[in-house]
Amino acid sequence: MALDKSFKPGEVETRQYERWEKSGAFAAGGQRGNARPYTVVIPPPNVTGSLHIGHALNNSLQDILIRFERMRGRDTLWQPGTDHAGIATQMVVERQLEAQGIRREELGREAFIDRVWKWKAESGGTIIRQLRRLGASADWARERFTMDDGLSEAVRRVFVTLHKQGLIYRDKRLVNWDPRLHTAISDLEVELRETKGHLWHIKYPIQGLPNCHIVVATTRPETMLGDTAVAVHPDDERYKELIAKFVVLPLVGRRIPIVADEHADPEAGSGAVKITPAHDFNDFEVGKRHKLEVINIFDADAKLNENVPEPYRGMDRFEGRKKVVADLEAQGLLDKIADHVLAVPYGDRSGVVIEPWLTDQWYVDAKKLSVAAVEAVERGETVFVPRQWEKTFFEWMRNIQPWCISRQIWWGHQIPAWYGPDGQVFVETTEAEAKAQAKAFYGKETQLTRETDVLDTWFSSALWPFSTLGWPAETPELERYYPTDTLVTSFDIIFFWVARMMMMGLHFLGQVPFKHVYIHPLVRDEKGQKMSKSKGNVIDPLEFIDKYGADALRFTLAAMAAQGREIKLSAQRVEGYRNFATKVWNAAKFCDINYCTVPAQFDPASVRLTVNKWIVGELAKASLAVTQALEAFKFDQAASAIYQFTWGTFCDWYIEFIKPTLTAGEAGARAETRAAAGWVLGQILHLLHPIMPFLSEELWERMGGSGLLLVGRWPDCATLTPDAEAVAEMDWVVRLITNVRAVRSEMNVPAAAKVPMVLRGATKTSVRRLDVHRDEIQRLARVEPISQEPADARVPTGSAQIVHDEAVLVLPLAGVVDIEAERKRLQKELDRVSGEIAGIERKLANADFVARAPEHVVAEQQERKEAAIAARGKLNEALQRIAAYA
RNA sequence: GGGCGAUUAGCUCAGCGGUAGAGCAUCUCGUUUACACCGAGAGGGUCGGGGGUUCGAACCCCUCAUCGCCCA
Repeated sequence: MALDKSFKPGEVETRQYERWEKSGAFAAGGQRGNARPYTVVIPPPNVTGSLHIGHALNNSLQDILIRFERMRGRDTLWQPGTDHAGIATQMVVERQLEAQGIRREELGREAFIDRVWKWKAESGGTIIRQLRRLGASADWARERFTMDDGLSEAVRRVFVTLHKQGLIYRDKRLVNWDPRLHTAISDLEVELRETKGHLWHIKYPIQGLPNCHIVVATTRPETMLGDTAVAVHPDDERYKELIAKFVVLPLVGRRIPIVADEHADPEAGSGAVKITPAHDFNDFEVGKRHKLEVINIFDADAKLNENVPEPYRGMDRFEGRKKVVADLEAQGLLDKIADHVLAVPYGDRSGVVIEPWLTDQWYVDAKKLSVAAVEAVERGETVFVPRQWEKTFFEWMRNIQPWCISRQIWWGHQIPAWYGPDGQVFVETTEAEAKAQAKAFYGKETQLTRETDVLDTWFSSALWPFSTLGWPAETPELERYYPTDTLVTSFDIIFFWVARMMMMGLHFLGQVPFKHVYIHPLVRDEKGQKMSKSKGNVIDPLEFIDKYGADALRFTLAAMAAQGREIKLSAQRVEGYRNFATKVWNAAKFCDINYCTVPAQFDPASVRLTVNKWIVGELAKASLAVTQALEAFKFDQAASAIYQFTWGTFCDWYIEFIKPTLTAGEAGARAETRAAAGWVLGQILHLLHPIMPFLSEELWERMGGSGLLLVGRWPDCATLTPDAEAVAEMDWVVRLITNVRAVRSEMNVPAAAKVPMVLRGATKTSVRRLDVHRDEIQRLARVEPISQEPADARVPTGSAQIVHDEAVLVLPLAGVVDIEAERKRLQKELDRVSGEIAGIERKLANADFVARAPEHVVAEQQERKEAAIAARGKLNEALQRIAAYA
């Protein structure tokens, strides 16, 4: 079957993906029930989301690992699915309702939840469909959703268990409160924006010292209405005498103490800070240390409440700020206003300023759970790649705060807690059990009301590595695929995801959820900026796929996934790898035209021709490199190894070498070469498959490969030892051709012109090599005829001379060569070699070097020196011959 | 302020103790029957500055500078 002129990703992708899905090979288990499992759970994307470039990277890498291990014979499970994204999903549906003029409250909780499910059925999971465009070979039949029945049961079980163990509790603490969405949100959902604001310096009069005041600096003057102290640094000489005295809070009249606390930074502002424990996370801690009163001055809308003086009540916090500042100024208590840049917290969903607010919430005692997670990483049960991220992990785990898991929204797992009339709480997995407990507690049937809060989406995501496998049921899947092998994610998620999965996995299954955590870089735009919708620099991976093909995008992402860097993605780069795909396509087309199809049976060790021995050996090296790179999660090195071998060795040299044999060679040689070329191409397609699955599968099919490459056998080239003699021989040929080409180009010999070449003073080995490879050399170096002569023969006037190992290549170019130019060229070469010799001699003259450097390093220097000296001799001779012409 | 990281060819980045590399870009040449999404060749770097360890440093240590990110 003749190949088309070029690779058409669009058509091929659809067709090959269907073949794969139909084959059933994406599914775990099946015929590989006895093979060693290899498991990856997808970090579940948000159900409202669509594929962005970060997902494309994350999932390309997962797919590369899964395809690699599948080809190595493992029973692979790539567990796909999505999370329910509480707030995001609720907002999507609320907006839909809004368009119809309906508010969620009018609909009621149950009807609203029905609407969300309806939305999910119709438009949820876009991203899952888009992952198929990327070529993702996940086990789609096992797709899970965090709100599924089974996963919801897991959530209830975990919640109740942790509660009974005292690891989940209710507490009144400060949370990030979203005054628009009316819910607590996580740190992850808070976006700090650098904002130009002011630092207001306010005078607080000191009680008992008329005309004396202390100046405090604040970025949020309105919160002074809730101040319950002023703090100064204990070592700050300016304020030492004021410690333990009191100030009278302006506008309010409350008497509040001056306390000594290291939180006050003598360098910042005036060095004295107002303390508002109810509305600032640091102040809350200061308040605890000094047992200060906590006065909440805001309501759920962040409007000033009844705890502030009458004139301010009901005001929005920003109006309140204006009035407070104006009133202070009127009383002469405003010392000064300075410009100040500060980080203001915004809710990433609502876009409003987040208010630290004191509320009753449910918490997980993360501190206790973190201990086992830290130990597991210390023991190496879970290994981070690159390892440096373990520091980040430890750092966070050591400073872990109680995890607020309750959210005041409707969509999500409603907390399985029921309250009695007196506020007594009953936490059980079902309402019936809660009622039974209540009956036992009160001694009679009692009306209970259920907790209305739902759980943070991350709570259910934390269970994902085992809830998706059927836990709490003891399923065969759980037994077989847990712990999973690798979690692939990016560093911004370590805290929120990896840490929580680790804690929950260890607590409930006693084993880490994954053996490796591969942390990949963040994708940025070509200027290195973070991509965001507001900046308008978002790269749509689907556009890249449409334009260049999924394979080109995947190859680019793999090639750029070097450890410890950010990826700056540009279209130019993707285009380059699209060109690589075309190159592979054309190499296959060449093989096809020349009957180099994939042989049914082929023993690479049996080839006789040097060129074939050589390519088999080079392939063995390349496949070892690709394999080792993938085993070490070095995707860039794997991509580079296959690229270099395919383009730089197979296409640039091997194909060129075998052309004469294929068209006019002796029958035996031709047959062997056809088989070898077909076999090597087939192996290239195998090595390429994890990164470029579509192209490789298409070519495998067209080249007559048997079965699907998807489940093909990964090359086991560790068993092949490259033939050293063949390598040396072909290396000699390649260098010879390269040298001749360079000199021709430098001497401006027309590319098409054939020039004679004389191999002068060569050893028998070189002469034999020349005879064997005469055809290739003539064709590729465009030299003809080739002759040889002893070292003392006369060199014709006007020749270019090339030192090639022990021999000299003479190109008699009378009339073409500019003698002066050739003299300069040789002199330049001589200078280079002389410099090299001088350097090596310096080293070898150093007694310490000879005494202390490892023997092989010294020997290597010795060899290099000898080779360089020999070359210098030949260059000198060549120069003398040139001088003789003049 | 604390922590982490980066600084290597014009650009994007590998290399992380023993002869400085790749891709792209640039320049020159080229319709040799796989491929111009191509081929051949070339130019281009005192590896951010300074100090130290070492026989030997882009690589290890210290320090400074600049730029990121995270946490306060």
